Amino acid sequence: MDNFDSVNGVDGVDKVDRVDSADSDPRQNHLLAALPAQECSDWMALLEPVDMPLGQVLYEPRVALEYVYFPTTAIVSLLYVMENGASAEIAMVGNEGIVGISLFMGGDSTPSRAVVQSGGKGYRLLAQVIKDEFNRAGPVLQLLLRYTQALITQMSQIAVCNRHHSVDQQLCRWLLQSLDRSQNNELMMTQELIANMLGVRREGVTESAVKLQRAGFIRYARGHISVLNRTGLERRTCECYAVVKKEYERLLPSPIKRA
Amino acid sequence: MDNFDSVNGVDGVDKVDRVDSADSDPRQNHLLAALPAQECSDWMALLEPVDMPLGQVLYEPRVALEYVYFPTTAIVSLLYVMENGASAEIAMVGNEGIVGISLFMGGDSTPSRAVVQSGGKGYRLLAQVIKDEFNRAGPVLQLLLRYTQALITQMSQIAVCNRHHSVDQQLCRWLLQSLDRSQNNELMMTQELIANMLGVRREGVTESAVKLQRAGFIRYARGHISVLNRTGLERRTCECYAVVKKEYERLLPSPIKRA
DNA sequence: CACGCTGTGTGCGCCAGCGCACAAAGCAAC
DNA sequence: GTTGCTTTGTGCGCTGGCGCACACAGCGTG
Repeated sequence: MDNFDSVNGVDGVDKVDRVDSADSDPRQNHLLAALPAQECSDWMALLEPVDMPLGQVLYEPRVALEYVYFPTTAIVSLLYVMENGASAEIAMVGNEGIVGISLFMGGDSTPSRAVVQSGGKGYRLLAQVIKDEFNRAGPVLQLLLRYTQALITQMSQIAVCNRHHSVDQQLCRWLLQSLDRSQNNELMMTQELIANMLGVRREGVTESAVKLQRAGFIRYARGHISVLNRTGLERRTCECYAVVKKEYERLLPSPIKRA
Repeated sequence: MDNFDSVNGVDGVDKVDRVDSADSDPRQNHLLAALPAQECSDWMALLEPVDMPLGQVLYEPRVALEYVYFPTTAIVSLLYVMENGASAEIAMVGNEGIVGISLFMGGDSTPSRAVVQSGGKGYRLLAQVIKDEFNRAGPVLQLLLRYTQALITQMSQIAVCNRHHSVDQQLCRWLLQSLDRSQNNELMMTQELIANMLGVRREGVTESAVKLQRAGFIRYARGHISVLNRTGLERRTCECYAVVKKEYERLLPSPIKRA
């Protein structure tokens, strides 16, 4: 943790003592530094300097955040921990950013976890202050932002899935996600195309598809796929599918209620 | 559970032919359907129904968008195409969403590409209309949103990297990204921890680390890593590192120029 | 109807990364 | 110094996915 003392490395002018004695400068965080003058001074009073020791958990999956964090010398990992305990980093946040974007994106929580990966210092701000930013936006933007948070979950989960799950599982996930966006149980889609999407070999998709067809879950021919047993696919896919789906349902106004 | 869609719900009432003959209903897109009444009617006049045939490219990497798209029956893939031509899907968008979020996130473009994966219909809206939404937001939220778009790029690229790149390359990327967020050339970090972040075996990290040490790029011992040759790491990592870095620089106010 | 193109099936050698097991090398604490 | 724990090094067999090569099956077109 000699990260702390090295704070002087940032400006190289200061004495170590000053940094330790006085509070470190919030402007070491680039977002805070970039704040327009007025909000800047509004927030400065509310910012609370905090120690962020290695391993500290800033937020847990699906738990509403109490604070947002602006790291200065600390580094935070957003990571997704799977049911079996395996994990994968979704993103890394240091003094260039903020931890807790779900607050101003309108979701309040995420399926991932934030852990301090490298101990250091930072500032935190009560959740409500940031939520106010979201609330100041118009209803249209709010809707779009909630959608964007759902999209972020989808991207994150694809990252996890790419790391840990088999082509078999990913094919099922992909079919289900396509099906959710389709009007019927038919997909016009060649295996070559699917392979490009998944980023795997066409032959790999063929092998998995053969299994699914033999199991009676799908039937296909020359670019046309019929899903016969959706539940079968759901049982065979990884957790990623459900995680994303739930998050879409949570964040977006009940799928159509329209008159 | 069935599709996000509504079309089931809609079909229950409507005739299929009507959808074909008359213009399809913009409200088949859930975001459009969820718009608050006023904006809804504002936009309706501006929405332009479009065919979205299989393979159509809605936007190219790093090119500013002209329209946002609201698919109704079409399905769009956001995908990243690597230098060597290999690709990976970053996210899928159907009638639950919108294609072109970078417009209201403030970035205007992304490093990825949007391609119609399943032909169908949708609506499009001139970029400016959506950009206005972004502009209506306060400067603080605008800053946060631009940051969020950078974060999205990071997440996307991790997904790509997880799919296509070796542990060697990923370790280099991870070290560089950590270094960028660190105050000096030292990282307090065990190989076990790094393995958890990357989602790989600890032994795999050891093997890669040994190579890097032998090459003289890093030196380490018991949870302490010194980077001796940054350029070496940069040469050995994959394109992902640079893509993300450039995007952060593009989207966020000049990284630390502060006094 | 033969031709050609696109899409699917299959086999084979190869290798990166996995899981496991164990050894050795710091560091800490008594 | 001895003991104990954490961190790093290394070997080994296994397997999923890759790259390549080729066979075959629909379907469209001339």
